[in-house]
Amino acid sequence: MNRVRCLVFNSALGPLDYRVPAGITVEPGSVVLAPLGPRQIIGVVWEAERLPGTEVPDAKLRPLLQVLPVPPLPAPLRRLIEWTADYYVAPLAAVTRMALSSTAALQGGSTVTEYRLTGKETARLTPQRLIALDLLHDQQATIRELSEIAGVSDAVLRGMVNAGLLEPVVVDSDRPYPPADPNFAAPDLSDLQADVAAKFVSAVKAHAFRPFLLDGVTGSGKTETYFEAIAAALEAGGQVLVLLPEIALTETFLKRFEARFGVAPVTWHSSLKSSERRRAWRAVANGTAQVVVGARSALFLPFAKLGLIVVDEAHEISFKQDDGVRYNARDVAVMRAHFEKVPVILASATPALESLQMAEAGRYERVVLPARFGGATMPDIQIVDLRVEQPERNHWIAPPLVKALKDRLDKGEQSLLFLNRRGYAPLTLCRTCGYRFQCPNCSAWLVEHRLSRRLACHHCGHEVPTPDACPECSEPDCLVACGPGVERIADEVAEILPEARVALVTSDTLTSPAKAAEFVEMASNKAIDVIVGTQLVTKGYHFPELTLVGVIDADMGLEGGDLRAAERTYQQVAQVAGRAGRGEKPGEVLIQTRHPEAPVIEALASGDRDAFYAAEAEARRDAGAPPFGRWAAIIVSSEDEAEARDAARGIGGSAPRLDDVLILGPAPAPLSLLRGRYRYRLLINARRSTELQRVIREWLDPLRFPPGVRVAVDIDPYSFV
DNA sequence: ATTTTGGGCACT
DNA sequence: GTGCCCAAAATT
Repeated sequence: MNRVRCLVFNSALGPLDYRVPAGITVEPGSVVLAPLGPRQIIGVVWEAERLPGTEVPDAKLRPLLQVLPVPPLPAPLRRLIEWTADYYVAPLAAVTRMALSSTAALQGGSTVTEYRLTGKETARLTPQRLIALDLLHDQQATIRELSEIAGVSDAVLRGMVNAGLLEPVVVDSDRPYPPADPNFAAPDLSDLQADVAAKFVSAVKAHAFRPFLLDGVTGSGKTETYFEAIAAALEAGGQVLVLLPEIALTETFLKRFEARFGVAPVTWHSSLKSSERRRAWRAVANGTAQVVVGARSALFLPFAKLGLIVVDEAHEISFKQDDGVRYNARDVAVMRAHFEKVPVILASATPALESLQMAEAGRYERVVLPARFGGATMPDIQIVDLRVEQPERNHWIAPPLVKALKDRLDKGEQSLLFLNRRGYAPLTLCRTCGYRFQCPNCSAWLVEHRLSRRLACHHCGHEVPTPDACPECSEPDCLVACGPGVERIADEVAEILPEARVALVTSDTLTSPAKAAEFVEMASNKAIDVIVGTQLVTKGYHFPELTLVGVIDADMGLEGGDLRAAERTYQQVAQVAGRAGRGEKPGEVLIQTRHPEAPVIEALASGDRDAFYAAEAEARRDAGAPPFGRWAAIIVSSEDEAEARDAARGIGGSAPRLDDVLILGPAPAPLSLLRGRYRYRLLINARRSTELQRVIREWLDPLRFPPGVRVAVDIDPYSFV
């Protein structure tokens, strides 16, 4: 009998065997519909092993129902899925689900009926029909679109269909994407850029696994060099995947891409509509989507003939997914390149220590772009000691920064103030009774958003209108805002510089690509004097008249005990500093801090990147932290506090005793209540040589938990929250 | 995950 | 014996 093994979309189930009925042919990777009990379930034919002794007799097998009309998942993608599940201790089914990320695509395409002129003009030609005949030459579109083009009503066109002047054509409703032209606009590269680009191009032509770390300061022209690699991949007929850390960044990227290749790339991110998602997914699978720009979820798309992967801003922590399958897209991208046998370029001005370490170990090839493109110089960096230069009460901009802002405004130059905190104030309390607004679902304060007049939780989305009176003591007008957010800084700028035009740039204000484009337009046209922004403004934008960058609070990221805190502060400040002086005028950066003596601040002040990385490497080595040691977390959560605690204690109680593995906890997780779930955490620290995943799997596999308890493993955790 | 099953228990 | 609830087992 013809039997086949399938991964079914159910994380609790292992691979199941099915009979392949006559009339159906499958191969590894085929996406199938299979019966499961009284239900139907989607599965993928897989060359999976079964535990010995669990073989199922032929008689028990049920037949597959159908093969879904999509190409089989290619072998390199299947190997990637297996690797990801194995490395991140995640169920195979959950990872496979990420590859089949468009349910609509699995049903196959839908069709639309388009119409075109038949060429016959036998029927009566009314004036309206003559207009249509004239304007619709070589057009093929739906009635609605044709009526738009010709400027006649759809009734006229339907009449023409009946009269035999127009004929229907059934086409796939997922239109093909217009082809990119690798030679659309020849780049103007510096000698340095050309050398780097040549390396990439030869790697692409060789079609072999070759990981690059493209290490270049902001403004050194990294994008132009990897665009040449993309061009080479296109010429070789291969597809390209470009990963960007945030969708908010894509707008500028799309423009640059279009200028170089003549068309926009295909985009992939979580907020695509289901029809857009289907169109993109199918085009990726059939090879017609040439270049896909996407967020981390694009990593598992079923490329038919991948030729190159680029991870831009590869150091960004948003490449780490922190729910569901907890993977790091930067690392998985390298593995995908490995399985696909293609080059991968990790581009960053401030690489992660892990990436630099890989380069030092010879695993990645480091290519450096040291100079700023077009001769722009690096900005002058100054430290503002907040203990000496104190801002006024309830203000956060210290005198030197105030002076610098005034100076730029007088000169007609732009300034940027960076504070990585959305909203007006991170905490609101009652001055009468001391009541603090807290999220009911999370252990976090509610952040006041004055623009939307709401108090919001940044973890779960809980929102309430800002009340007038204290909910505890009913005292009116007693609520005070504590601490700054970008909205408050923008108010402060308006107070210091009443005549300045201030733009607030956060994910709350740039809610759509159109708004992002509008902001870029205004800033480029000097319609903005001061930009106040979060994370969002630290990269991607290039404003020649921007000559001053102020970092409101460089210490913010250092609190909280995250092992990568110093590195992240360094990266954020270096990235935002890189916005200054990208034109002909030199830039100046003022960094406000209460800890000027902290190594990371000193490194920023001196611009000595190597010294910072060396010190950071030393600190990590001492702490047994990556890349020298390994960490993992086990997060136990439940809506019931006691249930979560008991389950976590159960895990702690059955912890293996190994010489080189240190197990901490369980303890309440830093956000001990998140989205209505109580969370406990165990941390595991081990030497790099330890088979950490095997230890964890053997530890957790025999354990059983009550239904409401979730146990998640986080390998190489980023957020220690 | 979802559905089926079966055991324990109250009620008749 | 029947109905009901809940836990455990099975799903190929």
